[in-house]
Amino acid sequence: MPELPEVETVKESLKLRLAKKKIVDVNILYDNIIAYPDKEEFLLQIKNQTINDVKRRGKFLLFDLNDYYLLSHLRMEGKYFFKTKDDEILKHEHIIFDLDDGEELRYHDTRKFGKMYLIKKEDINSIGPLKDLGLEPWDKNLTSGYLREKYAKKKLPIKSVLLDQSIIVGIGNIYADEILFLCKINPLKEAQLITDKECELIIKYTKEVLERAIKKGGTTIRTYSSVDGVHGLFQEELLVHGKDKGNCPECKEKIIKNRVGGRGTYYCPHCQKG
DNA sequence: GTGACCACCTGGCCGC
DNA sequence: TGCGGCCAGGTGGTCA
Repeated sequence: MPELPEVETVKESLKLRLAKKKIVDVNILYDNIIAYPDKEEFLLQIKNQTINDVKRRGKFLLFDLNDYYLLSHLRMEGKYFFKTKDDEILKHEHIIFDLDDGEELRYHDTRKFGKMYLIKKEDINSIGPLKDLGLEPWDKNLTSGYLREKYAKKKLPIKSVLLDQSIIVGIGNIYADEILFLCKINPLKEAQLITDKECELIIKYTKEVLERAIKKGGTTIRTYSSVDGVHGLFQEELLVHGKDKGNCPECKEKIIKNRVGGRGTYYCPHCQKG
């Protein structure tokens, strides 16, 4: 499942192969992937736009076009592949970008959860999903004071609040479990009870975990792979997520699995008492 | 404003 | 073996 490190890996792969290529045409095989504007407007506006760069904001890929940003959220299982016109269109390939060099960039999404937005550059901070995003993990404004302010009055479990993209972007279910384990914070603890010291630990380990995951090419759980079909290696370093049949790497007590905010949550009840 | 719940989807897995 | 049901999970919408 793509979280920030996986999106970063995909971005780097796309960037190398897409720079300065022009989108000649787009074939939309499943309309619901296009979230904004409607299908007809999307097709009209994107034609003949050149891809100047590929960037990332939170878990969104940003294709920097001449007049627009094409935002792509991979959600659970979105992937991009480069193909040629002669390649058979697979069952789960839903959006096909025809490029001016004859290649095709195909968006593949088994569960059809992914979304795309085509937003005019001047509207990027007023229309679309980017306007509501919080700070990047490496933003200098991400301080314990910022988190304390955001967490104040929040009675939700800290695990749920870590997933809130309007506070810190890029943390998904896997990394939230890993971050909380390293911080020794119980995922069920109310966010408003998180101390300054714990906020500092959350910031420290969020950066550390995501940086390590980016270096490893992300985490491959079930079906995620990058543009080049490369599987992330960070799953080999996961400490608690998905380890409910194993023991805590520190105290050797059994890792337990719970549901927190509807999400499968793995933690060590012995180490994570705080 | 906040929080709980659901829909969106499909494939893998498990129990019967 | 085949079938039904549950689970995985990011996000947005709805409702209390």
